[in-house]
Amino acid sequence: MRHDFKQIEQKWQEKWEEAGIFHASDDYTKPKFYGLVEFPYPSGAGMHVGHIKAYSGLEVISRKRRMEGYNVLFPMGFDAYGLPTENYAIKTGIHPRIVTDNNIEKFTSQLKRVGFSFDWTKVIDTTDDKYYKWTQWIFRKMFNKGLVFRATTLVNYCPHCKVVLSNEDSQGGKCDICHSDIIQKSKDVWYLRITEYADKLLSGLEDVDYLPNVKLQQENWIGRSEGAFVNFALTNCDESLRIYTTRCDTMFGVTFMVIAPEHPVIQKYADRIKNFDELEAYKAECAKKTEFERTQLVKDKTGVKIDGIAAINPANGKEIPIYISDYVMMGYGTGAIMAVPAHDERDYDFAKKFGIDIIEVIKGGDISTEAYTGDGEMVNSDFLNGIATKKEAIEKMLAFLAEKGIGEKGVQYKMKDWAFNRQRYWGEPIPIIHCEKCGMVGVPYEELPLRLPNMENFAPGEGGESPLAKLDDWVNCTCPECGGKARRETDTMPQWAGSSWYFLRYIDAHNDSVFADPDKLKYWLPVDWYNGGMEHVTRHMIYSRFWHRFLYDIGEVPTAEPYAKRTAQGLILGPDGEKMSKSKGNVVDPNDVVDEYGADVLRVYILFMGDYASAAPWSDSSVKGCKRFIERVAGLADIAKGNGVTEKLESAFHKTIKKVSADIEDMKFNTAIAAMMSLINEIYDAGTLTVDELKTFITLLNPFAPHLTEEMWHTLGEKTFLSVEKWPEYDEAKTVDSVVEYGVQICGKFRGTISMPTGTDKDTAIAAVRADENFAKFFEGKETVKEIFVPNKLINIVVK
RNA sequence: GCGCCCGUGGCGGAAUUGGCAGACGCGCCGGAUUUAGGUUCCGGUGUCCUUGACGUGAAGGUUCAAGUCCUUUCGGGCGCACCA
Repeated sequence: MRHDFKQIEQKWQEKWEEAGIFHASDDYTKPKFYGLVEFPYPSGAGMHVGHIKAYSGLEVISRKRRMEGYNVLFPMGFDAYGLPTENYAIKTGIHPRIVTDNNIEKFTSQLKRVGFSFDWTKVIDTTDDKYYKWTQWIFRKMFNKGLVFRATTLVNYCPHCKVVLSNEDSQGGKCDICHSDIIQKSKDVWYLRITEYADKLLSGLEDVDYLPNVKLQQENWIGRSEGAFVNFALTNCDESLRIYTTRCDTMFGVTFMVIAPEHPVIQKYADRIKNFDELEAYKAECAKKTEFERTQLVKDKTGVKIDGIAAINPANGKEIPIYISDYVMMGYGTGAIMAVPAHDERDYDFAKKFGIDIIEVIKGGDISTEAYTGDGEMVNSDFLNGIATKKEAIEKMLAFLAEKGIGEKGVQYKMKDWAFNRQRYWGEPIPIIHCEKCGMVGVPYEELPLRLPNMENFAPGEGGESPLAKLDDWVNCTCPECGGKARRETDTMPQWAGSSWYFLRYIDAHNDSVFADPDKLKYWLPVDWYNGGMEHVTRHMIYSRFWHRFLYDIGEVPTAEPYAKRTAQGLILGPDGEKMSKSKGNVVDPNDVVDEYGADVLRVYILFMGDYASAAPWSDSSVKGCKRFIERVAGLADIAKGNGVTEKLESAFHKTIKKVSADIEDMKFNTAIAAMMSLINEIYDAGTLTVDELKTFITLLNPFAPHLTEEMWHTLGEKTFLSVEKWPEYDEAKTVDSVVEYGVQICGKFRGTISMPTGTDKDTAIAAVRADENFAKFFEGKETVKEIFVPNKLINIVVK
């Protein structure tokens, strides 16, 4: 049979769509499988082969699940709000709505050409007002629950151009446009109180099946640490200075304190500080640095000693100086630390530079050369002296602090609240109204969606404000509470909003009265298997788990966690081994591959090229190997006339079914395909094949190469769709060979093999080796020390 | 800096998790078919002074047995909050 892929691929894609065989059904009596892949951002460049790889894994699994009798939901959609589209629109003058529609159309046609079994009746677009109505609705629910707030934060600002700049546009502390010094300016922005969910997001990880490194990255991101809050009394003030520490056991080694330059205590006691101007100058200097620089320049510590206020070490009552330094961040803990130079590297560097005392309180290092951060016996620590474990010392100190009423256990998270806004056009309008009398008021639910108004000029404002601010008609409104004059919020939501709940909408994509029907949610949730890139493990995954958990807490979804299982695919690198990018010109367009080789070859190659989870470079010549394989499969039709089933081939079939079935579940698609290649080699060697065996073979291959196998199925006279036929079963007994080859080792060295029936016992096997003349020379005149026998694998005889 | 992952032929990668390293594919070499190129088919292909020895970034260690476990070391990659 000739493989005319151009004709058959399109034909079957149309027939599948016409018959709707990949549509999820509403039959809730069937077991369900919800497979989810990360929906793409429809950029103008179109898809590259990396997208195809990202979807191919669950594509194969979803197809296998259908063949196993599951009701499968495998949807696709578009995450279409965001900057690239907007910037392209500004550049070309084409409205982002039109750009988005064109890109979605392009992506859709590319996806369809590859033959993915998505349920196209459930496609979603985050920029569709029927969709973002519910994005805004969830935001409103959060606002009601107090999870939305506004706060002031520091941004890069150019005082000359009067514009807020991104980190990229303010490198080296200079404005990219006018080259004047950038300062850090306070700006009012929206936040979602995700930190309130830190513990739930952490504990939720215990109940899900994520890849270990996915879990770990999320744990690190949340960054829970257990420690203590301690209040240090200040001289000359009636207030104390609160710090957070994880090492209260080293309290006797505290010889100074450090606070962030922005710490409010400086302003508060300005009149008692003798060098206030000096402190202010230092603070201004720090403000020029970006957050990035502050965390990177760890080597050279800077700071200024506060003159006029000191602190008292509560452990020993000694007076200690307070410094301001930018190595302490206002955003973590309390913005103030107790410094233990002997046992903390940063404090050590600072103490050395400023000539501050370094007191050893844990034995084990040499504090004259460096800080010692290991464990050891406590010294110079009064009631802690002699204690050898950190845990015990911490407990004793906590008890001491509790007794004095100046400290207690505490928990801190690295995760901060989620800055939730953009001063940009192409995003969901934030449904909040500012009323002079009532303050911030949510747009009423019945007025949602709050539609993004159409604009001719949607470039961002000069002062960094949203372009929506220019629309007076839209901005000016009445307050829903008091009916008075009010103004609409003009910020839009960030890129991550729409993708934080999209997996819920797929379940009931066209519902106008609720975001999804509760019965449907109950049946389909949780997502059984979510596959995507490692780059989304922290942001998107954390954000969407947070939204979902919130919806669970208010009774809107039936499960605490959205995703039962999470895996990740590796990148496809360019043929040069570099990450694919337009600028390097090494991007492979799936359309080109489909044109030349067909979708089946593209699919098989992408899954065969290497370990699914690892990065692998594209190779044009390796694609040809998969083309040969597909053509050899087509050629099977010509030899599948024999009726002589050989026992060896039968066994090979059962082994292959077993391996392919197991490998697909482990996402080891490369070895699954390799097993089918081996089988086809055996078939060609045998030169014979029954029609039933051919049917089994093409059924196994169908999830990988659905078009050719569907065509062959029908050529064999079948009228059904192979794509929803029954997945092959294997007979375990027939996967076991009757005779196995044992490896024979003498003294741990391989000396040959010996064939014996499967299941031979140790004594028989060892006797057989001893009787074999090939091994006799190794035993001559030697004494046996040990005999090792691994059933059906090897025999090792140690002699001396 | 902190955290995590990975180093196997000329190349992509296998190795039932401690049991015959290099499956499968690419590339290459030889042969057949072809007017020729391409295609297809058959055979070969880790290294070496080829009875045999050596080989999984390097060096040690544990073990009857190490790519796999432990220690040290070198090299590469990824993540670390308002760019998709």
